[in-house]
Amino acid sequence: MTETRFEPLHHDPAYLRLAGLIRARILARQLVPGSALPTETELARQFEVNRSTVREALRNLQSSGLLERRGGGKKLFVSRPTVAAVGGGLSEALSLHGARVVDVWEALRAVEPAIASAAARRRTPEQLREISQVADTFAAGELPADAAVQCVGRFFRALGAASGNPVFAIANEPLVQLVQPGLAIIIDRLPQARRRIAAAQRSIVDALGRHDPESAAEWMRRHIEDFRRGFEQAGLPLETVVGKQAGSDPALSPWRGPGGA
Amino acid sequence: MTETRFEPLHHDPAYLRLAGLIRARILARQLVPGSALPTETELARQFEVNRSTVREALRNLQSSGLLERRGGGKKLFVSRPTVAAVGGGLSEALSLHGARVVDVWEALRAVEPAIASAAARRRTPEQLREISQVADTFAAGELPADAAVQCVGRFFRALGAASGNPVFAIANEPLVQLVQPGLAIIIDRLPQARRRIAAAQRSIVDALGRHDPESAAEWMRRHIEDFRRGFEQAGLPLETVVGKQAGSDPALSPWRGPGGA
DNA sequence: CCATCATAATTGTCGGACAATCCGACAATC
DNA sequence: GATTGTCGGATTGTCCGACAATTATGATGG
Repeated sequence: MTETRFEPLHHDPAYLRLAGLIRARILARQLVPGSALPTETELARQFEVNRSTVREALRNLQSSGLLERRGGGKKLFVSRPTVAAVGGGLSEALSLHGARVVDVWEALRAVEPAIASAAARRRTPEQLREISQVADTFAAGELPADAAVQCVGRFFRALGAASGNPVFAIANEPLVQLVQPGLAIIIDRLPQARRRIAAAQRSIVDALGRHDPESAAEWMRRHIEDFRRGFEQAGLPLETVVGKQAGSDPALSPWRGPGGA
Repeated sequence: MTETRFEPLHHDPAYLRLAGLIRARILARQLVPGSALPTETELARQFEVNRSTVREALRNLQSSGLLERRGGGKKLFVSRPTVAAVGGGLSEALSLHGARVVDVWEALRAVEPAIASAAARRRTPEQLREISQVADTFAAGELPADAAVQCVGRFFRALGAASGNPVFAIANEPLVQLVQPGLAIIIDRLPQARRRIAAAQRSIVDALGRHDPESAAEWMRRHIEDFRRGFEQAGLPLETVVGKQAGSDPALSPWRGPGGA
């Protein structure tokens, strides 16, 4: 009675298999980041496919960040995906999944104190100096709102790097990217926001300086809680979906309207 | 005297600009997930580029998970990146960045309790049943090591879904993926591991059932701590770099040796 | 040894081509 | 009426060949 189920047989097209092969080589460390890939023609010759097919495979790996072109050159180099690139992809995905400000905030609350704690334990003097300098730049205060937001982003990123944990550094990135638009609104609308942020950053930097994980985590916790209050006071509904929801940007190109003839 | 310096003015190649345009359309919700893309020929006509160029752009978006081909069909559909796909990319990136078991563990310790807490607050009865069922399957115990690890993965994933927070659900994924190989070793080498995991899962499920966030978080914390002990007792150095470090897999294809003729 | 320049190699883009196969419609069959 | 067989058009995957623009490479001269 139970009909035998067949799985739909799928042959991946050549460009996908090819991309898979090269990807496997990279992940297996047989192709190390920094080394240059053979030319397209050479790859086509070795794998016995057309250059067009090779190119489609390369585009695949390129957008995964596993290949990159260095400084206007022609050669493709094997590379590890940039934190910013991976984070960007994650941000897109989260935005499309309808992540709301409150969701991002909840994640921040879980992750950032842990990052601060780890950073307090493992930061190098150099990293401390970098973080401290970013905080000072922000505290100086004369930055336009836009730059101020960037500055806060740099603060968090520097903290992520100082945590000495690549997982934190990468997880950090999309959160920072996604919280920035909201932050811009806060800084724009709430006069006291800058002061409060500066104070929090100072406390965190102090804790880092003393190698005091608990204190760093605690201040960070308060800092994140403060964000929430900021959102509320700025009248930004926490249910807003993150990401740039462009309200019609008709200047780009074709597709006059949906379903145009 | 000071010759005016011109910046090098690098046009991005057409396939990148095209990919960017379409990507922007998707992120701006002008192309909604689920709708089909025009045919390659049509796109080529509208954007006034060659079909090959269109294809390279499509490959780019495809590997970002913004486009997908549905069930053996030919048409490309706009889609939101799968949690698994995004997580996979993240896992690759982390592996290439030299993330170690201890790094993943540290991240787990930060986020999983928060996920459990959120899940305890917001899980639906259905989600509870799903999680509970997975836990039961594991507790039944007769699974081979491989399947047992998969089962633990499903437990964490279900928890991430139940958290009602897409950010958690996605952040969860790479951690689960990366911890699984280590987990396999633990389950394989430590006889008591299965019992301890089953007990922890039961406690967590109970807390979820009672809508008790604190308890859920607390049990999860212990569960994660237990992982660490497991790693140590199983003799798996916490400094091991995560990811599959294939020890030479020379069966794949060309590239006889590094620097071949 | 280093700067300069001509030349070869490589990428980006184009045009066209063709087999495989997917899709929708229609006809035939039970 | 529902399933199955058939057919033509549309679309993708892959190939080939070509060419301009730019980059890498090697020769040349200081």
